[in-house]
Amino acid sequence: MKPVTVFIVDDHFMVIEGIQSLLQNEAGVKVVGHASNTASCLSFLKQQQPDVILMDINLSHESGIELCKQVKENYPQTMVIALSTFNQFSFIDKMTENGASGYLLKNAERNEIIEALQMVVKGGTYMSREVTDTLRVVEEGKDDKPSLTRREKEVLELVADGLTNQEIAAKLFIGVTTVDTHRKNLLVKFNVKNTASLIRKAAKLQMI
Amino acid sequence: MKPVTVFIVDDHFMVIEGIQSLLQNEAGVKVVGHASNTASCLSFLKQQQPDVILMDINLSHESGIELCKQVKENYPQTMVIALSTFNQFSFIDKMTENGASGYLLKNAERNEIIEALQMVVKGGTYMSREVTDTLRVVEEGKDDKPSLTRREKEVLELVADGLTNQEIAAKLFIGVTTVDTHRKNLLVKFNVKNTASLIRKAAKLQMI
DNA sequence: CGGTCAATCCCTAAAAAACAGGATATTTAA
DNA sequence: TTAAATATCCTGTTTTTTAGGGATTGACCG
Repeated sequence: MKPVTVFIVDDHFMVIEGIQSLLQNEAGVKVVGHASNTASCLSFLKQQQPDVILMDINLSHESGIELCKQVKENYPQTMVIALSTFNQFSFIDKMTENGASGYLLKNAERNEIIEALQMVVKGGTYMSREVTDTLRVVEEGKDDKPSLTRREKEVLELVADGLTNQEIAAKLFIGVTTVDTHRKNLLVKFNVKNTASLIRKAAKLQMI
Repeated sequence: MKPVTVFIVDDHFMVIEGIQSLLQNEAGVKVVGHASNTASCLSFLKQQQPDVILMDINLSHESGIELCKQVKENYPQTMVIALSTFNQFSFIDKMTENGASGYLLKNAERNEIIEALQMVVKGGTYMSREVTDTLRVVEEGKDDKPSLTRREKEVLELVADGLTNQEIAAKLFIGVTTVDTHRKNLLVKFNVKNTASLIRKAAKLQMI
């Protein structure tokens, strides 16, 4: 039986090393390479298509979600398992929407990784137990990065810079009322009632 | 020469495995154990004191900062190197304030880890190159922390919470105009012209 | 003692933002 | 090809903040 070929994408070298170390003595699994960014991952895939990619969700400043989408579009036969830490549950559905077949936490132990790999190569999906548990809690909970539109991001940034609506409108070549609308929408999306809490929350979520 | 003994604290099993794997063939270094939470780390230290602890900053829901403090209080001869990902620069000063001797990013490669270990056992401090780079940017970007009075701090906190002046006044049992004055003074001290930039700046300076 | 600082309060206005309730293209995704 | 999301603009009203000005009290310091 051919071993399952695995490719790792993570911007933390220690994690790559850890996974490789965990899998190196596993007969049915072979790590065929790794990458720390989008470009080098896509470049590798042009040469060779592994059975499974273990893919970190946030690659420094790139998006694992976007990468996942691209990979599945071009190489649908390659399965993707998302890797993440505890505080990124918000992205689970986005990854699955974009074709991920599983979700593993970085504190997963060896058996769990093997199990996940076997599951997805058979065409199934694997969700880390703790993920599904916590998912429920988070759903009810709060602090999720709201997804903003391009314009909303721009406006948020300028508001944080201390510009008034008039100034923002001038800078973006739009009407003051439009800026006002975007701000209203920002307040709704962040579930806050004024600028102060908006900026605080945005800062906490590292969106400005 | 005795090898440097190293203990690892991280809630991500993959990272622990990665570090162990990276260090296992290094003659001068010996990993003597690992923990994934505060309690088991402290428990280990009662039995044995390693030369260095590689300690993740955020342990699920516990605080690496707090753990660092405790460790240094009880075992000052043990050096602590903080481990973190990119987006946690805000904690650097908190770790160093609490006695950490170094700061490593999780994407550090083998050489960097070794270098950091050697540095701190000699009594020095090690800061990841990328960390110091970013620190500099942050340093430049701040016209230093304005010193606030007790009241101003309270008002700032409540403003950041999204309360209006009326609400703040009620909460602090003072007049609305007093709150207003404090806010005026905050704007002056932070050298900003409105709430948005005030909160952004305060957040950047870790004051809220 | 005199001086500074912190904290408290007051006034008047103007500017800005928040709230409410729309409308209309355009672009995107199902 | 619809339906949804996005971006744009409108008319109001109400609330809040900002920008000047000034005043009083107590505490601490040299």
